[in-house]
Amino acid sequence: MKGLGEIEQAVLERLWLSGASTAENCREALAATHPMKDSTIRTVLRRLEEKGYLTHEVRGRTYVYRPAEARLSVAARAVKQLVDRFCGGSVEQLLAGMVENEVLDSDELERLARRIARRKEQRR
Amino acid sequence: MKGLGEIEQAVLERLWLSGASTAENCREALAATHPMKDSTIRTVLRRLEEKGYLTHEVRGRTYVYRPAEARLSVAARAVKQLVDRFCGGSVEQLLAGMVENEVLDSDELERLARRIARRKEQRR
DNA sequence: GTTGTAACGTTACATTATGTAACGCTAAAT
DNA sequence: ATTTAGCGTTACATAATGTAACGTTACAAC
Repeated sequence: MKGLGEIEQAVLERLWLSGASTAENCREALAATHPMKDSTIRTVLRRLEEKGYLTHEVRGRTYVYRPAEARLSVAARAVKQLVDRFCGGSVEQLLAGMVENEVLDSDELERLARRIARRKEQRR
Repeated sequence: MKGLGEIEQAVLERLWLSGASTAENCREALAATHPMKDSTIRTVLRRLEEKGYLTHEVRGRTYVYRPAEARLSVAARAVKQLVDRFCGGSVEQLLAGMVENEVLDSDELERLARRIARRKEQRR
């Protein structure tokens, strides 16, 4: 999936936070940083739905939007794309690059890896 | 930095592979998959340079382009953006998400982390 | 049942990014 | 003097994105 614009990004994030919102609800929440007319937020929501990021259910006569996919799931997919494009498909290269460029400390990485692995084991 | 188009991507990757190329050189290399006129590849190269992805040096009367930044460095920066936008700045969340969504196996992650850490130690 | 209004879609327009390329200029080679 | 390689300028088409005016429909209140 393609990249999102700034507003789209903001709306999606808002939905991830609140879990579900009506159009008007979104509009108010973003009014401080991104003032929009009623029809604007609607268009954005509809487009996000077309792109597969949102779903809506009808309640009464209003639409309630919610994320179609979890935040981390979208992130994971995006990273995969990065890995394929820039790292020849090798996650190791990416991680190494992150350490190299000081986005991540190598000790920290080890610690995280262990914690994640353990957490996974315990879940049985 | 923003996202790149398909052609831009291809050109940049080509440069990462060959290290350095003239415009004509690029054009020929990509001819199979992306046939372009002479002036097209030039425009793409110039734009990539404007965006900071490339540099050029003048040799004789021809420009030799080369990547301004290493492949993995760009990747690392991109991941950082992802982490900030989708994971509240937490790399751990991203990694966990990758495991959760089966982009990466947790055992594999641990192995990679160790290898990277070791490799770093040895380099002294 | 007429009027107001909340909630939605349709349509439209401006801006920007991207791909594509014709042209024209300049210096080197013939 | 003529050609040509190599480059920038300019231009145009398409798509994505932000923005919003309008029109429509159904319910609510009078």
